[in-house]
Amino acid sequence: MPRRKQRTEDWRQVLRDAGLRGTSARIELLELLARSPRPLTHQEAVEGLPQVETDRSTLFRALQDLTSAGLVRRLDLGDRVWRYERVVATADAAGEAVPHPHLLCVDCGNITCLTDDDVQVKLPKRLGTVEDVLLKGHCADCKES
Amino acid sequence: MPRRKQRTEDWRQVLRDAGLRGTSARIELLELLARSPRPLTHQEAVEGLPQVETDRSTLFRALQDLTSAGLVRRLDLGDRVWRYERVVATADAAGEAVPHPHLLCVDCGNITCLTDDDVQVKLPKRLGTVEDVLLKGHCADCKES
DNA sequence: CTGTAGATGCAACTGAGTTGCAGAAAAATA
DNA sequence: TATTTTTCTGCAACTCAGTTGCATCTACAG
Repeated sequence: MPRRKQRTEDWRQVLRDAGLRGTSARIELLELLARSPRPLTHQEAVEGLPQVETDRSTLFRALQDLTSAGLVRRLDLGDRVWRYERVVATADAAGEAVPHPHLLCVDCGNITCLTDDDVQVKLPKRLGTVEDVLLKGHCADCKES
Repeated sequence: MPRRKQRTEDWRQVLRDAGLRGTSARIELLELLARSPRPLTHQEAVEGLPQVETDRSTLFRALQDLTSAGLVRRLDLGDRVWRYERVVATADAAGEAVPHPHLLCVDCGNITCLTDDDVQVKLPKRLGTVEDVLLKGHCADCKES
């Protein structure tokens, strides 16, 4: 575990590599998201960053910026609140984290990330083409109950 | 096709059977939803009922009431707006008795109702079970452009 | 060290949806 | 039909997530 200062510099570099300036709001936010085991809402991010005094709109914009820079992913899980999760760099050659299907558990609210191998969706072309898949149901932990 | 007056009385009866009073706002709303080939938002319902002068909140409440009475189904299609579609009691040919997959067009925002025959979703049981399917993509009208 | 593109704070705004309350209108009843 | 009871509606004010315009500030390239 690197020293605090060092971590900060690491995140700053991540931001800079993504073409964004390394401001404290973004650094703290990015670290919070990377630390979190689940996607966070804007509100949760505010609460998770008591040490950072930023305006609401700044944090909204930071989340937008991180999203369009590809550092985090924005999820709409059907409860009318955006959630953001750190995009974990995959072993993908291009280094791009590709969108994948999600399963939203209607019991516990957890999200299960799925692969295209897990879910096979077929839609006749005449009806349209599919970009993203959201399943609602019972996750592995809840399905037996 | 029954006369206008007759239709109104039919809908009034449907409402009464569901334990709701047959007010003009609800009758017109229910008929609009029954006529619509796709789920409607509150806003779309307002626009679809220019002849009905109701307060916004009344229509919101009417949609709530119809939903809790089981006459319509409320859908969250992930674009932060509730949509409502008529629930037909009998599994009629044209009716939409059971929940079914929907395709949300990311271009035009339109909703396409799908059947279980249109969409085949397979998810390994170890990952969970599926209750509802929401696809995001390009609808038939938008996909070529 | 400086100029500037980009980031921030502030305040005002949007848009969906909710709520409290008084008055109005269905339905029930007499 | 008239009266009472119950439910619904209109209004206005509110919440909550998110956005926007603009003046100011700052990270960082040169």
